[in-house]
Amino acid sequence: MNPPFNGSNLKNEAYIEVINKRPFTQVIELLQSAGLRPTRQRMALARILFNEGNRHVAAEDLHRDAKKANIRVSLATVYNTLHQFASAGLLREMVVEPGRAYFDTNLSSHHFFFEDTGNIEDIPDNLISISHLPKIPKGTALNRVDVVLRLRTSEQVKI
Amino acid sequence: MNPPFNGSNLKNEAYIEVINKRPFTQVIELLQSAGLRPTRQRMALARILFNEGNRHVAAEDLHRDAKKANIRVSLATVYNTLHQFASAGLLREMVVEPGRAYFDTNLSSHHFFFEDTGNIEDIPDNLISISHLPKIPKGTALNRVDVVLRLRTSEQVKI
DNA sequence: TTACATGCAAAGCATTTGCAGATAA
DNA sequence: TTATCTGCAAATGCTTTGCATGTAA
Repeated sequence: MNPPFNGSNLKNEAYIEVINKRPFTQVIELLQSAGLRPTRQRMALARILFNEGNRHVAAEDLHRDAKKANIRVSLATVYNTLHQFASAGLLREMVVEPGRAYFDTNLSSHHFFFEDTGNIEDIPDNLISISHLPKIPKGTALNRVDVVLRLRTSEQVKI
Repeated sequence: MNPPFNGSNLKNEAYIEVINKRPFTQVIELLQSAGLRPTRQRMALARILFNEGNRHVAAEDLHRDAKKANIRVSLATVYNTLHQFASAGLLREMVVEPGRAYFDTNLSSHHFFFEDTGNIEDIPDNLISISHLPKIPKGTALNRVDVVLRLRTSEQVKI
């Protein structure tokens, strides 16, 4: 199966360059199985997101990375794509700072948050365990548990 | 000790009305012990915040409540005040939704978040316990642990 | 061909800032 | 009196929207 874009179109050179790196069939399958049309932009963004380990990106970051890779996408499309990926379950939206949304390629929901730098780091699920949970209010179901360990550069040692 | 404002000033009627309800000396002491000058606006906002159990407010909410109580404060001052209270340790800033900051009068850091309504509810510290924590990265200290239990109206029962 | 995706610029919010005037100590 | 606080409006920064154009199926 060939990548579904017009390979002879000059405007597509950047996409060719990106998409010709393997694995690209996986990306197409990933999008298709999520019910998303594998457009050039989505494929390119998916490759940036999923091809090198876990990432935590704000829309701005991904947009910058795309530019760096010579991929022309508008910021609005990056936002749309991130939300589409998130509702398809490919990404998890996370909230650690007011005024900025991050998306995590790792679906685990536990994180270090470095307050000084704004950096985020995953905590593998097996490294954290909650032994007691409160009763879940009637009429609701637990969707997920987010744990954020907020860190400061040490000196002031607080609990 | 008298409330430190000009009681004969007509503009201050609303403040008088608010502040004359007890306890106001506590509010003054609270602010002073936090190193904050007990100005009329801060006293009025502190009373709204701390005089009736635990609250989770966005700046907009507090501003609205102040208006309802006939207190004239600008939204900018509400924002400033909330942040001042938070860095003084009187409030805790919390982030559950992108694009909006909440402040919690309860310093406990665990919450239910009702995804459908946006409501927030405290979880008493003793109802949740974390039995394993990962190693804290070198050069940093754990500032706090935030746990958010995200709830949906039940039907789709997920873990 | 047709429904869906994209790009751009404009609009929308929450939040912050700058500065002149007010106020607590 | 002086350092600090407040109010207003403008500025900022992130995110969403509307709509014409482009593209996948």
